[in-house]
Amino acid sequence: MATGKRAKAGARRYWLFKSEPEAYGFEQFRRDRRTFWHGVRNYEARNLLRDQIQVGDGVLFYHSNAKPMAVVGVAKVVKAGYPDHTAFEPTHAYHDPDSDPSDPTWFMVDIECVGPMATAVTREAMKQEPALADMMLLRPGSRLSVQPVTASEWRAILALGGHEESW
DNA sequence: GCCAACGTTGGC
DNA sequence: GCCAACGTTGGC
Repeated sequence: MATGKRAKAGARRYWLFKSEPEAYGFEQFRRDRRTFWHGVRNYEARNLLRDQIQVGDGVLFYHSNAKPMAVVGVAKVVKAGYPDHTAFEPTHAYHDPDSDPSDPTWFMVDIECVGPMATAVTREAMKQEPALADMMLLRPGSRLSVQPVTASEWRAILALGGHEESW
């Protein structure tokens, strides 16, 4: 990995994590307060989890395949990339026999719940917002389950959701 | 439920 | 190493 270092050390960055509410919804996350974001089995997302996402970064929690599809809450990264141990567990749904514990293929981060949006920011609302016109989430065919969000997109979504940044 | 987009797999 | 087949994602 030649490009593993983050561009600007120290600057807080922003991300969007997708989850299907039936698999793991924001309400469950609120109850858990903190979770390890395991089960990502895509190399591009893996690279972000392993190399880019740092403690203190902001995370938008997005419900995909949902009614409505929306950014429903905010989280923060509390532990940077480390091996996704669920890949090593033969009985686990996310088991990957090709991931070697001494040279793990898959990584995860820990996030902590900051709070829900006062109003969920629906995909429809995002599509109406000029500041989000270039957002990766809204691009056709975009499937990445962990994706970068720019600072201006972050601010626009928090404003739409009525969420005061508080940490 | 459909299907386009995309990533992965495997035969050659 | 190409590329067709296949499986998955996820919006519509």
